[in-house]
Amino acid sequence: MPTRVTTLKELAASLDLSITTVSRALAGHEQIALKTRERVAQAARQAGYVPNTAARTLVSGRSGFVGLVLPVRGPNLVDSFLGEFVTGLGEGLVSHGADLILATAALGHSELSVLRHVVESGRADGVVVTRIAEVDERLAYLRERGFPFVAHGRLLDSDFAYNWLDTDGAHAFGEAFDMLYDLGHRHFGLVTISEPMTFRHLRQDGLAAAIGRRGDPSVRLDVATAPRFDRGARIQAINRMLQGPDRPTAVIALFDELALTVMEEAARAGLTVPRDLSIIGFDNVVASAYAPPGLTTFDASIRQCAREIADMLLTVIAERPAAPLTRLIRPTLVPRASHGPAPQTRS
Amino acid sequence: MPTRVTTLKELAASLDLSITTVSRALAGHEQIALKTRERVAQAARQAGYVPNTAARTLVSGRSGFVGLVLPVRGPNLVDSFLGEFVTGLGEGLVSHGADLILATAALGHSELSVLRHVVESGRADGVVVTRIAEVDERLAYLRERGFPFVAHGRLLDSDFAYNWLDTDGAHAFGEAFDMLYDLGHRHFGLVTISEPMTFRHLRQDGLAAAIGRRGDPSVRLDVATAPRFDRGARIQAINRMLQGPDRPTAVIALFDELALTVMEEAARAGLTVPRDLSIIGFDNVVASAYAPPGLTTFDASIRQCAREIADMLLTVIAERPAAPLTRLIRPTLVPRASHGPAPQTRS
DNA sequence: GTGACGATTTAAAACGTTTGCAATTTTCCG
DNA sequence: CGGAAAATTGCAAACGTTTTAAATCGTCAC
Repeated sequence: MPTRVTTLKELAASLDLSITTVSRALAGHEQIALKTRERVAQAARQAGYVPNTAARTLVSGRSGFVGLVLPVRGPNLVDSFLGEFVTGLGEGLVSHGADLILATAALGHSELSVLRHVVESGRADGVVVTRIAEVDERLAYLRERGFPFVAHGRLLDSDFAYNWLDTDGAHAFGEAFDMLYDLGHRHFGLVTISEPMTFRHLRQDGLAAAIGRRGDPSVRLDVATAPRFDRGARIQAINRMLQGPDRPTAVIALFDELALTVMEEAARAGLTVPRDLSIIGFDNVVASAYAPPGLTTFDASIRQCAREIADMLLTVIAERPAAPLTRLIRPTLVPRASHGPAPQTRS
Repeated sequence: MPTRVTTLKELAASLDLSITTVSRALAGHEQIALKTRERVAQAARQAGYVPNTAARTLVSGRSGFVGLVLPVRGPNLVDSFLGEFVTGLGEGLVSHGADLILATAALGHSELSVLRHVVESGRADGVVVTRIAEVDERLAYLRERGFPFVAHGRLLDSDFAYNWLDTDGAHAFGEAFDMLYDLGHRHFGLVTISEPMTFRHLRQDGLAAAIGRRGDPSVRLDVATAPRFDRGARIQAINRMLQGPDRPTAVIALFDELALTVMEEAARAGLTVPRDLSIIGFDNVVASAYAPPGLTTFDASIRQCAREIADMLLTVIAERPAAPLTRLIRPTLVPRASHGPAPQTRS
């Protein structure tokens, strides 16, 4: 291995050039003679010179980093969301030479305070914000500060313009309804959460809109709601819905984790899926393929979305476009074996 | 929101103090009058002052970052390893005020080159290295450079001393064998991969050692090997092993992903688990709980391990201990329904 | 009132890079 | 060969912080 050269000064000395010239040569400035540029590039390569990030950041104001504040999560994460998301971000960033900073919110510190720290310490040129809440103080802060960001998810408040990418949950839920309706289902169940997340509303509204479009008064919709992380309450709510002869013949869950619980509880209640009950989820987590009989769901291709978010953010950082960048991704149906024709009416 | 003060100079001016004094006051130096320290702290807080990371890094040589080079992964990640790992790292780092840098290797760039870049650009004070290969150039590089790191996994070559944390796969595989042996199994199958990863050897050796300890010549072991990411070859190898009347009655898989494939293929071949075939995995991925009848496996508690790795690394960075830090974590058996007594002999 | 000592505070250098502007060298033309 | 223009290179400041060494202030004993 060649001797390491750590600074521009050393490299310049070894080439008998000024620091300025070497810096410019490496940056590829036209004003430096081509011959010199090549000589410098060659020397830098074989000396293993790597510019110091801190110094570069300090003077240029650009860190080459994109920040992500880790969403605070419960003890058991049952999905690979985070892994796929950071993988996708990484893939999107690397082609532009950027890297990712992951900041964690300590117990007792709000996510916002961590975000503020990341932004104001100059660690990052832009940030990605996930899991948008109905009233999201992070977005308000970022907008006020004029700091580049892209959100994964939308606000309901549409006159707050900003850059976002979202999966079209409303469309997916409409699609799910239409498919089930065409299979003869008329009595539906929706399993949802009580937290004020925007995607909840968007998906529910999509479902409601699809129901409305049919204009069929015989369609019924029961709703079961439970807090996101309270498994006990969730199971209770689901059982209440599944109980009795007048239960839905098809259940749509806000996301797979809920759908999988429905499948478990249905099995426990002696119901056969999909003969007695159709179930459709959203997210396409890995377990949904393994849980019998295989959960029909929608794939949101997190990794691909994350890659696009990275691209969008880099564009925002570089070009500061006047109009916000927005992108709505249509999730694709993954038909497996948890849905089927409505059972014969019991009347 | 109060007006933002961005630099120490501004803060100093507003307090009518020198930059030096303010810097020292914020750092809590004893030599600054207590009254002044309090006054400065108060002003900094309400002005929302956040020190610039780049400037601090440049002069102090410490970035407050820990680096992780994202392992290059196939298109379909079926586990939540990465998510749990970065979550754990984040949790471990945040209590010491450190953050995580995720660097991705671009197509065509080796993981080593990315690592070198992270190290030599001064972005990070230390790095975490995962998925140790039998001959791992990353470890050789880091050692030669004397750069702080902790590896998640061991080398086989024991006279290469360094800091590591590993899950005791050898012990787990011994435990699995003992349990199955006591259930009457004598004919075993091992499903493994062909890549030169150290954990493969450690687990296989643990199994072999446990077999040796029994000293029972009637014990047989078949081995099926396939490349890590070649699903077709894997299925072929597994079917070859499961085929014919003289097949193993118990299969131990190197990790859950393989075990889940064994379960699928067993079902396809008309075998009932665990009546006809016992299966044990390793990792406790989420899907293993959902795949019928429930995979017996070992939980390596990735998140907890990652947290400890973070702690170790911060210790290494701060104290540069002479002797390497090492830590062997014993995975816990998660007994589910994929193992049982050996079937009656077919002879 | 003076000198000295401890308690506080400050000036200035340094970290490694980028960049505006000036200096130097080369090239070209008459 | 002289001079101006063009091409190339270099000087020095700046980014915001930490830190060494030195300056200032107040206090106290004599």
